[in-house]
Amino acid sequence: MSTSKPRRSPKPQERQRDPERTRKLILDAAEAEFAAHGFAGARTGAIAAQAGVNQQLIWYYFDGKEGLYRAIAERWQERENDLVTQDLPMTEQIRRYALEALHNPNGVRLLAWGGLEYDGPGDDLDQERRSDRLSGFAERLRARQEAGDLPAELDPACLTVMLMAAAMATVSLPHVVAGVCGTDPRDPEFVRHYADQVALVAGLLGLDSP
Amino acid sequence: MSTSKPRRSPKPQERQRDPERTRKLILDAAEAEFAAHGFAGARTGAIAAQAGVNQQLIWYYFDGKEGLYRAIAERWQERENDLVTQDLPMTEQIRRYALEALHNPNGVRLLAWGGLEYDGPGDDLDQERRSDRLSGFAERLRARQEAGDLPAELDPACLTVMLMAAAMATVSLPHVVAGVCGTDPRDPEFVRHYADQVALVAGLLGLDSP
DNA sequence: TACTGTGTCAAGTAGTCACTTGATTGAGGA
DNA sequence: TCCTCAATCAAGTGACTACTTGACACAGTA
Repeated sequence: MSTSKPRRSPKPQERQRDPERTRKLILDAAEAEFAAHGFAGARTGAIAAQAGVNQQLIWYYFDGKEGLYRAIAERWQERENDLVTQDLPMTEQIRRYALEALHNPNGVRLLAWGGLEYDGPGDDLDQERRSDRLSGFAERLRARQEAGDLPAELDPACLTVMLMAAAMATVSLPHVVAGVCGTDPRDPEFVRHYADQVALVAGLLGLDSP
Repeated sequence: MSTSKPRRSPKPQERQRDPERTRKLILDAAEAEFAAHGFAGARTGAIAAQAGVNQQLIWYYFDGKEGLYRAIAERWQERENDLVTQDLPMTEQIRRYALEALHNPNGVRLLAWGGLEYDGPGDDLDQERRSDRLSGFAERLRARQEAGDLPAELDPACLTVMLMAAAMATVSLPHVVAGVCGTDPRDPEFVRHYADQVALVAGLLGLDSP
């Protein structure tokens, strides 16, 4: 017989083993998939295929779809954190937030999906941390208000929410942008224009005085 | 024989036939389901159960899940239309928009889902009609701008988008609202407060001069 | 009374999903 | 050289999904 030696078939698959690399491949693919379709719409098969790894590794490393979602939420948190805590003029901070549509659209979309999938307090894993970060912004608004730079009737917390929602609009309401502005909401030139406009509005409200 | 009359077994199922009523039952249930979970997350089984009718009727009346989605999108259009075309002061119009979070949260959520599920022009069935309606708002802004009531550097179309995004925030970013404002984003009292604040901001920008 | 078409239903069907099982590979230590 | 264990894979599995099939009930009409 020609099969004298069992000849452990040299199966060409199975990449060079590297847990860190594999984790990162999965995380990157998951971020794109969840950002594109939300939690319910995302497919673990698509994530594995995009990452070029076996589906099972999603369970091995992240304990399933939900664990994976939590993991990318944490990763985005860190980035958002850097963004908001930088010591910049407030109008500049808001412009940067609007420009995330260019630099990190996945993160912005994740935040928007989170809003629609949100189901009462306790449902949002990172709500506490987010409130910490953004309350900082609201605090700065309040200080400016007491200094007389901002109208006294304004509620700093509400204004924070409004500015944030407005800054995200090129990502969260692209269909409206396309209809009203008549441009491709992902066009970098338009996004920069829009970011300028958001900063301008913030300035008009009194956020950029010395 | 005792069975002289075939006595057409009175199967207790099968409601009184009423196509109009059935259509409406399905539409109402579908609106709630799509608003709650988006298109991908909505389940036709859940819609049928909620409407108390057989799943098959969704195909009979609306030609499937997608046709049903189109049908409710049209229904919401009409309402949004009424809302924007009313001849009211612009700040009041914006307040009303923000108050839709109370009166028609499903419609607002549908709009938000539409943004995230949007995939380039041509994908949004109602984009044309929406742009017609909202461009009217932008036009009024432009007129006000030419009258000198609004800063010249502002782009009316962008401002329209910003105000709309801000007005929707209690529905589209409830997790952020909860974190920053520390309140239940669905609390009617808070929503009214928030609507006042959005109108106030619009006023500060110059939208409410005579 | 018989016929016809519309509205309704129960019971499929094929496909997809998240997740599981069990085996295989390689690296490092005994 | 053999053993162990972490990393990887292929091939399921049962649950669920949108959609289909085929039959039946009722109302109107002839």
